[in-house]
Amino acid sequence: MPPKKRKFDEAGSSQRSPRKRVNAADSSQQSLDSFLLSGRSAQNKAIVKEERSGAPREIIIIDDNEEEATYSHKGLATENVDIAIDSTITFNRLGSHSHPNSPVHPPFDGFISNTREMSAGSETSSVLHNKGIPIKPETAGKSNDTQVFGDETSLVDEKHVGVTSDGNATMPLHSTSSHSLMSTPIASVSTNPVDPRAQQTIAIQIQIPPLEPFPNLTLNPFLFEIRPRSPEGHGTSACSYWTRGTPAPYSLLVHALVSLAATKSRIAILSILTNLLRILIVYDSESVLPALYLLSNSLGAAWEGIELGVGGSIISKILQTTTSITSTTIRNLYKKYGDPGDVAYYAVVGESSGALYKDLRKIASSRGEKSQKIRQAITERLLLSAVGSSWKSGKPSGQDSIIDLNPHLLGEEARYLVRTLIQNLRVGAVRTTILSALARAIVFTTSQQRRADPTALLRYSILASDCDTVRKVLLQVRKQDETGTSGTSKKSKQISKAAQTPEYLAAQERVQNVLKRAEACLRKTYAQHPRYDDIVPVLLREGIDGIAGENSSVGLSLGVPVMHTLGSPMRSLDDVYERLGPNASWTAEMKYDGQRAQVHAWRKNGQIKVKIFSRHLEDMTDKYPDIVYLISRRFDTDPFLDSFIVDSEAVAVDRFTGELRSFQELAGRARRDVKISEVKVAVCLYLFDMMYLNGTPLIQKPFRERRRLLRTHLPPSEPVVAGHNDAPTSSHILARLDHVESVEADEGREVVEEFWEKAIESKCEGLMIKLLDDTQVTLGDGEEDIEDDEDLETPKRAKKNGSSTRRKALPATYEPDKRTSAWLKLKKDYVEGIGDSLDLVPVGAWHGNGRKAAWWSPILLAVYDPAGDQLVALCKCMSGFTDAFYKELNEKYPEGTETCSKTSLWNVETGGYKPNVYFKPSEVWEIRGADLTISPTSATALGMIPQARDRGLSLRFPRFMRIRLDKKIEMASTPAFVHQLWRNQESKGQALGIGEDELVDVIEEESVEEEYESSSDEHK
DNA sequence: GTAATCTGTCCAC
DNA sequence: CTCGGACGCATTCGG
DNA sequence: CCGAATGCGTCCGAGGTGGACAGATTAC
Repeated sequence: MPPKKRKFDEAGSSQRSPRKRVNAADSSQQSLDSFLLSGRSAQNKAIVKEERSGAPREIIIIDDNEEEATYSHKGLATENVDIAIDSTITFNRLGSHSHPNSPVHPPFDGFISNTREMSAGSETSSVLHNKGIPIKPETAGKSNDTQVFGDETSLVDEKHVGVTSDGNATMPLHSTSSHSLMSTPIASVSTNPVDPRAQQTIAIQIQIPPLEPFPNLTLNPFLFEIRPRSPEGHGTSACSYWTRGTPAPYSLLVHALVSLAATKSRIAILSILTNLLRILIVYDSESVLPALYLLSNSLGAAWEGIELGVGGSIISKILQTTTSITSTTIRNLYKKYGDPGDVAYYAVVGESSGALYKDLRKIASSRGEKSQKIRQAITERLLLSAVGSSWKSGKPSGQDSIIDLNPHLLGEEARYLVRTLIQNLRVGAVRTTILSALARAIVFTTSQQRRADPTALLRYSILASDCDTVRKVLLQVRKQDETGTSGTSKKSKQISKAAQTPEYLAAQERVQNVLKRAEACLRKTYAQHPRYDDIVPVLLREGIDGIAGENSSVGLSLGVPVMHTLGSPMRSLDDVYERLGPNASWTAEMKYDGQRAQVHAWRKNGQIKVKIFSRHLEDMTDKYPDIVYLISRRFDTDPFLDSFIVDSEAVAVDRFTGELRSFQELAGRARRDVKISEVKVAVCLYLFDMMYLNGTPLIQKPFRERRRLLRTHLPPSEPVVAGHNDAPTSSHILARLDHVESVEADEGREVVEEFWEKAIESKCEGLMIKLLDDTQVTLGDGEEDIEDDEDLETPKRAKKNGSSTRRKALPATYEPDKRTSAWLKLKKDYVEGIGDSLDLVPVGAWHGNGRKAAWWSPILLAVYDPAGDQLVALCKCMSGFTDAFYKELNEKYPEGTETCSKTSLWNVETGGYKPNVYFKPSEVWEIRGADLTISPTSATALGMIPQARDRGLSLRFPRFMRIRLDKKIEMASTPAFVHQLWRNQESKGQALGIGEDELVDVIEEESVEEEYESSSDEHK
């Protein structure tokens, strides 16, 4: 082939490297990567060492056909070198990265790429091949682009000829220590001897840091570079295990999860997620949504009711059938690690996360007969692929796996697949963190777009100049960290101080401001419309700006539940007064013990639609046909009522007297496909807030206004009575609508105190205290609400110190998903010093899970029954123990000693509890709980409950308070005592509810049924 | 084959 | 629902 | 004066109580 313009000998004769093309993106000041070029002949031997700032990351080698060959690497300088087309390229050095779990040292961490016209089997490829550079077998067959033998799994540009790690290939090139790379030739290129013009050889020496097989996601996002996709779809690599144009591999996600699990730092976690999402946004935006779901332990919005139906038990079964592992081994592993995912930590897989997501949805959608078998089959297949088919034969290697296994993630895919299946990823990131990361990722990527298009004016965008300023300092800091002799905090402080130029500080503040505002904006949006499916497309299309404006398509909407406002717990009424100050106007509402119900109702095409959502945003509409009926009846009465969203508590009430009933009774209601005629437990819906009315969102309005609208538009209903049941002669209540009972702070403290007493004496949990108007609170509190509609130009308030008692604005708006001081909850079980504290004896325990894997948790607790002189188990307890206490327990009750036995050696009746180990009863603990419950498990007070002789009593929300050193086990609480407490509890609250005389007459059965059907048909 | 019971999962607090 | 732990930030304390 | 200590808010994940439901299994 005739040489073209750029010839090798030009390069060779030149003292310096031949012509170079500087990458256009090369403008920022980066670390001074250097590389060396040297020729072998006398002339050309001169090593050309070049140091340039802002070096891009690849060397482009131009061959005689003027095709480009690229050596690409992180932190590598770019240079163009003319070489002959069939030059022999020899690699002299291997990367040395090794994953702690990998037996394989990735042999080479860069790659020589060749030209567009190169195809499999071409000369160069064979030359390289002959040199023993590993080639993945599937590549040649599968590759249908110009890639010669680029690693199938590499995410490099198609043009690149990948020479990446492959654990199974024999490498002729040995791995060397990675840290003295400066003068180690990485490759030498010898020209075709046939071509007289190319009788020279060059050696290319490049300084490279060890390359990770996956990108280091922990990097500060400002230093984590993702180059945008070029117009033709070419781009640069994000990780070496991802073929361009294919969906993001599951292994990338797993890599992120592994990175997450390796740290506890919130900052690092946020960075990892941010960088992962940035990669996906740029390279495979379709994977963003599945990734978000996979990261958040869910497959869809809560109210869509997508359930996997796969739990630890099925996993365990599959692990047994799929592997040669025995059930005892599994049990032991589980005992040891306390995590089913860790149990599955044996093998390796790579699979597209998008594909995985689809399989999971498939599992979730399987219903009916044998569905468990189907679920099991799919799960098994997934796990098998996550494990490699060779697993069965005992080989941990994934060599013959149907799926490309990733040697760097040995076992991790299986681990996280299992954790995904049981929906407990436990990597230190759930919803809020993911949202923050998503917001940041969007900002970073849209900023990139902005760079490309300076005319675009985006509010949620980082200025390119600010970005550069920040990055520059970060690089400086990093460099000093690397070169620094001591890694003390002192040093880093000095560095940061040195970096604190006014320009930097200003840029940093602007940047942080944008990020914080973007986070706040997304979180706010999500709180009002918690559905990734709706949010993500907008974000990808328009960035944060797309969800910021008033006209955003993802705001408060009928049919999509709003996240709830949360209340801060208070320990006493005094605390409440102290917190809110003397001047604030607030109301105290009765906190009923029922189930939160967010009701959406609206007219549509002449029909009335009603949706009821639970606290966790599950769709509970089917559970409350009576409420649905009640609501639609309200629409009939009020023709001007068009739509609303209200917040309320559904409480079980006596169907005849209207008295409040226990939570346990409410829980006894049927849940699925409930017919209105079959409702057994009557409910009253206690309304307390209104977020939306007749097309207008109200959440920005103060509570006083919202409450007024609620009261005027949804007055308490007359009790609805249905006569179509098997009711006796008189009518009985079916459902009722009311407002929560409340008093105002204005009425004076005495009234409030009295109300509080009433709450204590009732079946209610306590009080909710809510601000009525926007106000100010005096508190030395640094919190700063970042409003998304804050003016962009407005810089953040300068830091002020001094006045520790600063006044903080406290809005009385409805703040979804926020725990503010605007809502305070005062729970009686915490305030009361009385009764519900029990003295119990620890008599057994289970092996803890997760972070408590090394400890006993939970602990089985018992009462002392003097009648039979034995201990009777009451409940388990896991709350209230400190880590130190767990450690003490380990010492006090070591397994297999005379204080802790696998079999029951002592006189203990455990009822339905089957602890892993039994403790020798020897101490008394004070345990607190909220209520006593009738229990199918506990044997305490068995036979003493009139309505359920076969049941015992147990404790709701048990928590450990302290050890009672002063008590012997015979002095522990007795079954009789527990029984008495229960009776006291049951007799409470007889006065609340409505009286018999308030009952109204019967409604025709037909009309009830009919209206119910019509109103609920559409939302199944 | 139907009914009763068991088991696992999910959901409420 | 419960709780404690861990982190990160801001402020105060103490040598 | 600067580093250490302390306080506070936030986030996370350990796991408690009971009950319904659906499918699988067993009893008759």
